[in-house]
Amino acid sequence: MASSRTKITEIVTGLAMMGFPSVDRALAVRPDWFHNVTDDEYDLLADERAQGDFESDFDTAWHHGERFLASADGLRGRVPDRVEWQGPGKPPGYDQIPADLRVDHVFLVSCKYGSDILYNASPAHVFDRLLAEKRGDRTDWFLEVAPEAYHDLYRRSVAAAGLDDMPETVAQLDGETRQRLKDALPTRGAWPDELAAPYRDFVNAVSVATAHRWKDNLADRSDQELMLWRLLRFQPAPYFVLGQSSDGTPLRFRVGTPSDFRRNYAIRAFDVWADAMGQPMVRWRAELRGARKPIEGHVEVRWSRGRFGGVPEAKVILDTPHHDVANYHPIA
DNA sequence: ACGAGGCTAGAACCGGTGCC
DNA sequence: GGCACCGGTTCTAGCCTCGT
Repeated sequence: MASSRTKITEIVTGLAMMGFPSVDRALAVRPDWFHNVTDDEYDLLADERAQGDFESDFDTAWHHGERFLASADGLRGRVPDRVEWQGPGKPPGYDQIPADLRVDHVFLVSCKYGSDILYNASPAHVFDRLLAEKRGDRTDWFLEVAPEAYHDLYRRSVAAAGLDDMPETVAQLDGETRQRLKDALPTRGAWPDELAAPYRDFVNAVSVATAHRWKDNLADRSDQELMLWRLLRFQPAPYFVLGQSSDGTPLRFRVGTPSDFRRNYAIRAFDVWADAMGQPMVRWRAELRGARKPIEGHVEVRWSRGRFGGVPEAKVILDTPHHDVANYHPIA
C-alpha cells in the first residue's frame, strides 16, 4: 500500500541524493533522471509539502539522502546519473531485497519507516520451509499443529454463539461458515468468559507445537545459519536501509552479505521457544561469536482477518534494535 | 490511594498485487 | 475470481506515571 507517507519518504530520499540544495528546489525541478516518478507523484508531494502534515518525514528522508550522498559507505559525494524508484507496484518474482530505490544501477536502497516487521508470511513458509521458497499453500496451520485444541475451541465457540447448521469439525469450515462464526464472536478484546480457558489452551497448544516443529527443522547448525540469514534478509549483494525505527530513531545502515557475516561472526546457538501471550507466539534468539549482543525476535501466529477468519499468517518481528544487529553496519 | 491521562505492546484490520 | 501474501496502519487494553 503506497500511502502518502511511503511515497514521500522514498521519493524525497532519492531527490536528496541528487545534490539539490533543498526539498523545494528539487520539487520545482522535477528531475527527469529520477525514473518512474510521475507528475502525479510530484503533485502529491507538492501538495503534502504545502499542507505541512509530513514535515518531519520530509526532513528525515531528505537528511538520509544527503548523508547517503556524502557517506564514504555510499556515494562518496558523487552525484548519481540515475535514480530509479521502484514505485508502488511489487516487483515480479520472489523478490527478497526490499529495494525501493536503485541508484546508478548499483546501489539498492530500502526505505523503512516505523516498523520492526521482517516478514508477514504463511506459517508453513516460516516454520517448515524456513523462508527458502515461497509456495502457495492452503493448509490451516492451526489445524496442522494443534488440531485438538483448535477443534475444541471451535466446538465451544459455536455452542457459545448459539449457531445452528455449522459444520461438524473445524476442518470443514468454508468461507461462509467462517464468516458467520466470526460475526457471532466479539471482534475485539477478551473472549467471552466461557471461551477464555479453551482459547488459552489453544494459544498454548499452537505456541508449543509450533516452537517444537520449528526447532526440529533447525537441527543442524547450517540450517540455523540459513534461517538467521533469511530472517535478517541478508542477500548475495549488500544493500542499504534508510528509515526510522518504530521508536522514531533514524536508521541508516548497510546490510552485509552472508559472506560478510561469516567473516566476522559464527552462530553459537539458535534458540526457539514458545511464549504464548494473547495470541500464539514463538520467540527466537541467535547467540553469536564475534557479536556483543544476541539477536532476538518473535513470530506471532495469528488470524489476520478476525477470529476463525481464514488461515493464519506468521508475522516475524525483530526485537533487537537495528543498530545492535550483527552484520547491519551503520553508515557514517 | 486512586483516578485521569499518556504510552505502548499487542491485536485487529486494510488496500493492494499476483498467482492458482 | 478468489485467495494468499505483503507491508504496513489503526485501534485498544492494560500498564505506568502523575497530580491530587
